[in-house]
Amino acid sequence: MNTVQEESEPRSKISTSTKHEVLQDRLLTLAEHTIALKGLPALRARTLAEEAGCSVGAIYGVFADLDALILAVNARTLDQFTASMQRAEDLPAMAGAYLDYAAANRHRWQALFQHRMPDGRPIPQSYADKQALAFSRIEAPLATLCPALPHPERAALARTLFSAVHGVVILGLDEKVAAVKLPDLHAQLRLLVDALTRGLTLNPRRAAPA
Amino acid sequence: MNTVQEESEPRSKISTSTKHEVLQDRLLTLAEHTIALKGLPALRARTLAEEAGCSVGAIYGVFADLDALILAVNARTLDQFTASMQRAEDLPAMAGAYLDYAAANRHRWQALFQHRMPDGRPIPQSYADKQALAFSRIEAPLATLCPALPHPERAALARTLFSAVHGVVILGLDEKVAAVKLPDLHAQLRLLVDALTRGLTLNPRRAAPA
DNA sequence: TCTCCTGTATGAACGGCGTTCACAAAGGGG
DNA sequence: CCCCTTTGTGAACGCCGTTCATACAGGAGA
Repeated sequence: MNTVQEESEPRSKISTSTKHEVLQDRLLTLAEHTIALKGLPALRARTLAEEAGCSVGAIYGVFADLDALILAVNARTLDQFTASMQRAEDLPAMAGAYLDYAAANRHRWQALFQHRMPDGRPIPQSYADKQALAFSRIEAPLATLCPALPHPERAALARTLFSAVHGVVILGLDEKVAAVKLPDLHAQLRLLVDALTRGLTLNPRRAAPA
Repeated sequence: MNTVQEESEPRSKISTSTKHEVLQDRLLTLAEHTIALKGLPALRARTLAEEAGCSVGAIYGVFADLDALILAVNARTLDQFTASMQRAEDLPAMAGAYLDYAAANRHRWQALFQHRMPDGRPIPQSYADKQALAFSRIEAPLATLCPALPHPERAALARTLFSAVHGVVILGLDEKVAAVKLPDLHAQLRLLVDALTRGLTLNPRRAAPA
């Protein structure tokens, strides 16, 4: 059972620290793979240890518990997700990019929302920051849409638009509610964003008569 | 450990069937209570059996497994939810009613979306029917909004609007993403629905230049 | 080189979960 | 009154995440 195939720098004192990081990275990558392939519920401590060629206990020398590992995977997913939205600059493109990422990485993306903290433990700050970053990316196109809107209300509106698109994507991809074909979902998102754009351009503040 | 307090009709052959149904109803009600109070993850077979004053095995004489029980609770929730949306007739009122129900019955409502079928077992038809009924309620106000839209496209749009509102509610109530105050959520929903209404009234089919 | 000695890896063990099943109890029909 | 079917029981099973006494490895000092 030789677990470690190669050690880059066995000499010097940092080798222990390096072994630590090597195992950490390996566990992260394997967990990422499992979640991407079979979904978050398929992640098991024993299976992961066997895949990594280490003991179950070794996992807990690197991560506090499986939740910490899942959070680390989700953080990577958030990074990857934000990066894949980088190209989109207007709202329709962003909605399309959101859907495309979610559809292409269904399990990884679902894991972001499936996972709950045990008890009522708060999420780490770095994770919350990544989430806020994803939200804030929508504020830019909103600024050109409604230049008159002050910042806090624009941030709230950005979160609302994000949430609306999120709803269409999460229910559309969820086969429990109603699995919809990907092109149809794109069309529906387009419809939604276009209507919203038109409605917001007309008058950002209330205008409906009844 | 006398579990049954009273038996309405102990005589005649239907008494066994009645005992069956009495236990079934009691388990359902207790499970409902637990989910409403502590959330879906707090539902445990042993705890439920103790509360119901029966053995763990008795549960499996009434329900195939805990998933069947959860599905039964969720079906009741769907009924209750649809009933509470009955009064709302236009889109803003419906969105508000949706938010109000979800906020007032957070755990029950979250259970509708938290629960996943094990393996890839399909959901029962009756459950899918109840879901479709919830969707179809939005089609009526849509008909007055876009009378020109043919039926299949109107149904798709109804699902999209439902999903958009759902997204705002589920992310707004989720403290993991961003807990928002209830009045602010109502205001945001109002903003969203008003903008959508205006945008759809203008031109249901695409009109945006760029 | 031999000997500590310290810090880490190990995997059997623990408590808890959903689910099952050999067995006991009960209740109507001959 | 007895039998036989039908139902209820709870210890046991397998799997889960997590822990901890123990074995081990590997550098420092003699």
